[in-house]
Order: sequence, then C-alpha cells, then structure tokens
Amino acid sequence: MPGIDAVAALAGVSTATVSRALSGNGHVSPSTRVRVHDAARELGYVVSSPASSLASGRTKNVGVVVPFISRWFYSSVLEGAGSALLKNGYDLTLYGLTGGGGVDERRSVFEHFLLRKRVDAVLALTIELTTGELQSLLDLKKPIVGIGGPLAGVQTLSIDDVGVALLATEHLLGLGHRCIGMIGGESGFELDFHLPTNRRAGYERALRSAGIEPAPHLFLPADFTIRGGYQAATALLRDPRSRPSALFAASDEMAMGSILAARDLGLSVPGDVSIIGIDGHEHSDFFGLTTVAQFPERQGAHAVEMLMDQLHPGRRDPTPTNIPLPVELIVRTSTAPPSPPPLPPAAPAP
Amino acid sequence: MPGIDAVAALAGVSTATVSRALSGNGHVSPSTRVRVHDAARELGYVVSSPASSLASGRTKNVGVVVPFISRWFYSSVLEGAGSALLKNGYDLTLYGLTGGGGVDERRSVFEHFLLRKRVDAVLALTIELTTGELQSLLDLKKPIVGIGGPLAGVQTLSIDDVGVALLATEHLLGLGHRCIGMIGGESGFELDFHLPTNRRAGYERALRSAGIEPAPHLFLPADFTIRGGYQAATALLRDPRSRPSALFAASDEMAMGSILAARDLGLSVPGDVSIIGIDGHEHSDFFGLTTVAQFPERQGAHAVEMLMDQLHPGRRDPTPTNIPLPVELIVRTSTAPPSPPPLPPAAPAP
DNA sequence: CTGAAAGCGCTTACAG
DNA sequence: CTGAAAGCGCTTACAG
Repeated sequence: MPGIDAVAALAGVSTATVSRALSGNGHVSPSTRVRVHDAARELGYVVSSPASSLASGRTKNVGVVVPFISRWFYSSVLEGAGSALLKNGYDLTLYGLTGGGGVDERRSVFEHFLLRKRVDAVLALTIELTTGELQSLLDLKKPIVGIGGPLAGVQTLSIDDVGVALLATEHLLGLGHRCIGMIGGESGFELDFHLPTNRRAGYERALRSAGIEPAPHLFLPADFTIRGGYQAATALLRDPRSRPSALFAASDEMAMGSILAARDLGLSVPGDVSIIGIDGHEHSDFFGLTTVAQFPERQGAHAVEMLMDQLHPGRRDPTPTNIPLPVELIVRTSTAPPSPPPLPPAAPAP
Repeated sequence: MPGIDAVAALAGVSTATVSRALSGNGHVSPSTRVRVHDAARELGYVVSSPASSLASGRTKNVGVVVPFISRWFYSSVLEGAGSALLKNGYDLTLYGLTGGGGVDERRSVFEHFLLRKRVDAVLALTIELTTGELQSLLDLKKPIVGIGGPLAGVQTLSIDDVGVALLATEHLLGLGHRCIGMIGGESGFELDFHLPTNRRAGYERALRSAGIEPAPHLFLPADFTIRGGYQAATALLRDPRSRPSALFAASDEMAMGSILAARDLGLSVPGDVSIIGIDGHEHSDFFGLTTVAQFPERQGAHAVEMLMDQLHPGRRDPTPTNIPLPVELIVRTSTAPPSPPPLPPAAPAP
C-alpha cells in the first residue's frame, strides 16, 4: 500500500499537489492533474480514509439508522440508499436498532457510535426517536434526513399517507364498490404513529366524498404482517351478512394475507371481494395484487441526494424542503367491479 | 465535543494515560482508571475514530459485502452480524453489489472502497467472487470470513447442504412417501453453484438409501422465488398420473409457491401432497410449512465471532476452522403421511 | 498553479 | 504504573 509521498515522488510534485489533484479540492493544472492520476493508478494508490478524515474533518461516510433490517420496506430503502451513496463515493455504515441488545444497544448507538466522528451525515429510517435521541442527533451538527414519520427539526421525506389511502379507496369506489372495509394499523404502531391515522383518514375521506359514512365495524387494525392481515380479513369477511365487497389494506403484506384469507373462506378474489394494498411489495405482482406502489429504493436514493445537497452546497440547485414522493396505482387482478353490479340509481320506492 | 486533553486535564493525568485507561490497552492503576472514566463521562468524551484509527491502524469497523440486501436470507444475516458487531464495539459498513451501477459499481467496491483502510476485516455473504476480486480481498491482509459458498483461501461458514437435503427428504420418506419430487436450483445459480448441486445430491442419496431410484422427471429447477416455486410445482403436480405425493423444495420461498400452486390445482396440503422447504423463513410459520431451518441471524453472529477471534488473538479459545452450522427440522402442517397409505410390504404376485 | 509546513487527535514505543 | 514526544498519513491555510 503506497502512501501519498510515493505518488508525489513518481509524479514529481509535492504531496499537497497530489492531494489537490486527487480530491478535486483546489486548483491544479490539467497536465499536472493527469500526471498525478497516472502515478496514482500505476502505484495502486488509494487514500487512507482515517488520515484524510482526521485532516479534513470529512469522512465520506453516512450513518443509516434503521429499526429493522430484515423487512421489505427497510431493506429496500437500504438498497437504494447504499447504491446512491456508492455512486457518490460514500460508504454506508449501518446502525440497526433491532437486536437482542435492546435498550442498551440502542443507547450505545446514540451515545457512542454516532459520536465517534465517523459519519458526515445521518439518514434515519422511519423510526420514532425519543427526544434525547433526537437531541444527540441534532447535537452532531451534521446533516440529517429522515424517511417516514415527521421528526421535529429534521428534514424528512415521506409519502402523502392521506393521499395514498384516498387513491386506493377511490379506486375501489370507482369500480362501483360501496361497502369497503379497511385493515389499518394499530394506534400504538411502533414506528410512526401518524401513518395508521393518516391512512385511515384518507380512507374515510374518500368514502365521505362519495356520500358513504364509514362504518366502524368495517375497520380492523392489524400489525402490518401477512398473518395479521389474514386474521383481520378473516374476521371482516367471515359473516356473509356484513361482508364488504372490497377490502383496503394499509400494507401489501396485510393485503396478501387478506387474499389468502378470502381463499380459505371459499371466496374468490376479485369475484366475491376486491382487495387493494399499499406498498408495491416485491411479492405483490405474484399475488396479482392491485396496490399503490411507493418505491422504497427510490426513496432511499432520494434521501441520499438530499444529504449530498447539504454536504456539497452549490453542487446543484438545492432540493426544495418538501418533495412529494411519487406513488403509483398499479392495477392488477385483485380488484374488479363488485358482483352482482350495484343497481343503477332508481327512483325510491313509493 | 471535548478532546482527549480536556479529559486528561480534568483527571489530572497525561493524554497517554487517558488513552490507555479508555481503550484498555496497557496498564493503568485501578484508581486512575476510575478517575479517567469519570472525567470522560462528565465531559461526554467520545474518542475520535479517525484519529484513533490513524494512530493505531485499527478502525473498529467491519466491511460486509453482500450481493443483495433486500432478500430474506441476506437481510437476516445482516441483522445478526450487525447486532453482534455492535456488541463488540464495531461498526458495520455495508457494501451492496446490487445496484444499477453494475460492473463499475462492483469494481469500485473492490478497487477503491475496501482499500481505503476503513475496515479491520471483511465479511463476505454468499457471493461468487472473481479471482481478481478474491485477490484484492486477500491483498488486504485482513481477516476475512465468508458465509455460504466455499471461497478459496477464505475461512467460510456454511450449512451442510447435502445433509440438510438428506434430512428433509428423510422426513418425507419417514412419513411413508415413496414418490417425492424436488424443486431445486438452476445449475447456473448466480450465488453459489455448489448449493443446488449439493441439495440435489442429498435428496438423491436419501432416496437411494431407501431403495428408490430418483426419477429425472420429478426434479425441476427454479429460481428460489415464490413465483418460481409456484410454476415448478404447477408443472410437477398438474398431471394426476405422474403426480408425486410429496415435494421437497430447496428453499422456503419455493415451498410457499408450491403450497399456493397446490391449492390452485385443487389439491389439499398435506392431504394430497406434502411439501417441505429449507430455510426457516419468517413466513414459513404462517404457511404452516415444514422446513429445515438454518437460522441466518445466528450465522451472521457466528461469522462475527470468528472475525473477532482473529482480530483479538487470545481473547478466548480459537474457533475451530469448520464449525458445522446448526439446522433444525421444524415439522408443521404441510407434511403428513401419504393418503391412501402405502400398502404394507407384500409378497410379490406369483 | 504549486510547495513547505503546521496541524488534525489520537496511540504507543521508549524511558523512567 | 505513568509521561514526554514522535508519528500515524493526510489536508489546507499561507506564502509565493
């Protein structure tokens, strides 16, 4: 592993010039730049990150704090963020708050690991932070971007949960459904307590706009898993007398559980019941699930762009503070008009 | 952010002593140690990682190279590895080889990112490396541990694929099945070309030990996804005349796809067909899937322990080179004796 | 555009 | 057990 002096010697310049030529900070004549790059390549020189960081205060590394790693949404965001960081020459250091370590583990992340001067910025994925944790992040005086729930004092990125639920429900209404159930989130949802509320609000608003008063017995909370969706859907669909003709699940995993529940009840999807989810989960295609896709990989990449904008001011037009994240209704085979079709509006019986 | 001198001043010692007391390297009298720790806590001192790394050559960071992030097996291993690293005071820097960047991205990981002196060791997850890539890893002269496929010159950790398949197939044989199909991997499996071969070998060995010659038309390769399993199972189960009474899928996702395929064909599981998988996937419980679980989180934690042993010689008895990873047959409701039950051995017809 | 030199904040032989 | 001092390998004002 040659050092910077070897490169300087070979290129016939000072180490200062090598540093400037390779990093792009400071002016170097074109010809010198070429000589330095050639020398570096020839020697296989790669800058020592600790030395560079110590001298410059920059680490070229971003810390990503996640509540779970092995869940589709998080790992997809990670995938997108990691790839975007790599393109920008940044490493991604992962701080999972999952493990068996529990409270101690979590505290050590905020009180030790993130304070080691190892990251230039922090990306926080949908995670409910205590005020103390939030404060230690802010004390870092480093760019922070959050994905998901609002974080006081932090630039965040999130989909419009009300709008997404509105879109999903309106799709069902547009097909002619009038009796639409919803599988939502528990109110004490661990990750972001606004999400369940907002998605339910969108659902209810869509119904009311269509002149339908939401029926409380058609709403059931679950835990965002396949199993939870299965159980809730079973409860909602079991009784033929109260059975909705369509189900809106606040996540694709719950929607998939609903599809399986419907089948186990002997109901056909979408013949007897239409089902729509939210996510665009990797398995939604296989299940033929109609869904509102939210593209988590792009969210990760997007968050990285925002961080890069803060890390390199002037690099391009600054990102506006609140970018609405794109979502897309993907219609597959789990939704269809109700059957029998609703009666056309008729004059009320005398 | 106070520096080491502030701590030294408050504790009334030299910075050298502070360093020794806090890092545990070198002797410090008990009373001094306490004073230094108190001073550090009072000031909220956290060592600067770049400074420490530059001076010591140690980074307290491990690089993890993964082919995919958002797949159950990988994200689960990551989860386990990340948690174990945190407990040891190490960071986890993630190098995903997935992204759209393709070849360039992949090359930059091996030729740039891993050479920055930012990691003390490398963990490579089930990834088929080119000789060049492997060489750059070995050139780092740092501890490397691989999970999954064998990597020449690297200490690796993997389950006994032959044994696992043997176990799964023997479970079916033990229930009385004689006609057992297998959904395996394509021979050109991108991640580890030994895995499909070994699992098939275990399946065939189990059959032969039971006096059954494996029938080529009962083996179908697929791509380890739910969809792939669904398609393969549909093909294997469609024709009643050649239908096996049990299916062994080389992964749980394929087994889940098989369960769904069986249902769509009007077959009951396990009534008409028994299905077993390999993995212990988070969803296997929901599907009632009998499986051979391989505990990826523990694999990640285990790999970390091996790295720590190499990083801190003498910290405890060295790990033997080849630890068989534990697997466990978990019997759920997707497997049962065939019906109608096989006839008891009878004298051959005259 | 380029170089000499100070300095980033630690760790660790070396000496006592 | 402890301290003074060199040194880790860069970056960057400062001066030219």
